[in-house]
Amino acid sequence: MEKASDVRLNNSNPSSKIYLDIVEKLRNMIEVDGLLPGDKISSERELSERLNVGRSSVREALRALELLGLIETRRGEGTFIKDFQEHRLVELLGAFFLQNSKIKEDLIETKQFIEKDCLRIVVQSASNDELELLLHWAQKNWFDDDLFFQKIAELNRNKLIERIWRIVNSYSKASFRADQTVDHKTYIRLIDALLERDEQKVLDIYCQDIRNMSKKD
Amino acid sequence: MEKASDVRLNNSNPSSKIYLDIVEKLRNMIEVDGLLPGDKISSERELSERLNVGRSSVREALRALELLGLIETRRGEGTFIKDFQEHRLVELLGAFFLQNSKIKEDLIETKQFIEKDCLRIVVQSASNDELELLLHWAQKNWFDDDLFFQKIAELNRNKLIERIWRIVNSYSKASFRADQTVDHKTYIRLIDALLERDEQKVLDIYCQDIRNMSKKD
DNA sequence: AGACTATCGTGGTCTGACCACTTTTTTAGC
DNA sequence: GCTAAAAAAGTGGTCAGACCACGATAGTCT
Repeated sequence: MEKASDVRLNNSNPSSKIYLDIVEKLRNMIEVDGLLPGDKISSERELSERLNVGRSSVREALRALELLGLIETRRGEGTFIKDFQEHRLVELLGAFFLQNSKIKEDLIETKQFIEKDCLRIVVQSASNDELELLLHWAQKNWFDDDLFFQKIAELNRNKLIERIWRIVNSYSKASFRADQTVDHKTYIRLIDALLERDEQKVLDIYCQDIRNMSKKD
Repeated sequence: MEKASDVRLNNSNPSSKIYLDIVEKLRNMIEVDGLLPGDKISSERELSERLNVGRSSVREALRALELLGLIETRRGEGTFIKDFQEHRLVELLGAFFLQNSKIKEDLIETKQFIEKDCLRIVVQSASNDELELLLHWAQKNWFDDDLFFQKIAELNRNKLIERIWRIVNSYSKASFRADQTVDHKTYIRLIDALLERDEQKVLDIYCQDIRNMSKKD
């Protein structure tokens, strides 16, 4: 039964799909070698040789990662690790699975929950200086709802939640343009409430005045 | 049989890659032909022929979409549209966005915020039957903290937040020691509070009795 | 030294050939 | 006629090799 020719890459997974193994292998390489955005990774032919797989299998893995926005390929130059800040995959996925209204609902709800969490963190741990800087910025600059909550998410010192917000937010933007305009004064009031460290007031303004939620939400 | 979507690729943009055109083309085909999850799409060889491209290019596009969780391939059978509810965006991004960051201390906090959000959703929208089922399960079966909150996350109707919890939780488990043991009675009290629809009581039990948070958190 | 050119390395694509597996069709036996 | 075994066809999985287009480099000519 066993074939002695199964030398392949240390295929511990019974995934039976080479390209998935290569994806995992690449992820490991990036992590182990500490590769950073901008760094060049091995060429397709070299990977093919080192992993004992066909070049087409390597390409399938690379193309998948490229579509995800995790790597970038430049003809004649090579393949590079990308800073996955502006993944184009958002529009892609959006175009595919956004007809589904249930997902839309989940997206909206999740975004709002994350935003409330960010507000709770900010109200508890942001410094007065940071908040007053935000206040001045809001008073002197133009901004929309998206930009405002981006600032909130950045103010939050939990970088993980900030990233989750960014992801959820980008998918929200890709799926619908529904951000009703809210008076800038309302956002100012929100910042005031943050400065007062009044969590309940902050959340009330967010839910009722900015997101127009029903009482239950 | 000619389909409305049977149009050849017009690769007018020389810089664009064939496989990206094919991804776009597939998206159109799915939309125009009204294909739903579970439906079978054309075989790789047929797509290759209809679009006048090599089969390897078709495969690069399909493999990318497969990694995104948008399609599913079964050897010997064909390629099928997958239920978009099961998109893997969170898993995929999660697997990568945690790699280089030193955000372990954010993990616990994020996990707790997500769990609190789940509890809020459950307390507001879970049915009495669901909660009593959970109560019976908790009274009759062994469980640990991890399993308990997995149940909570599943009870939550928002599948996106459930997925986020799973990711954060799996990374938490990989990074930290097991949770301190908490008396099962405490979890029962939590379920009771859920049944009473007392959100504040639920969160208090969670924060103080289960997570031993300081008042500020 | 500067500009030009040949070469090499890279990704991009196509083709054809197998393999493994599933489905369909054909055939053999009753 | 029916059923079950066998053969064929269809499909994804993989590989090897061949080009092409492009970028970088080294070497050459002026």
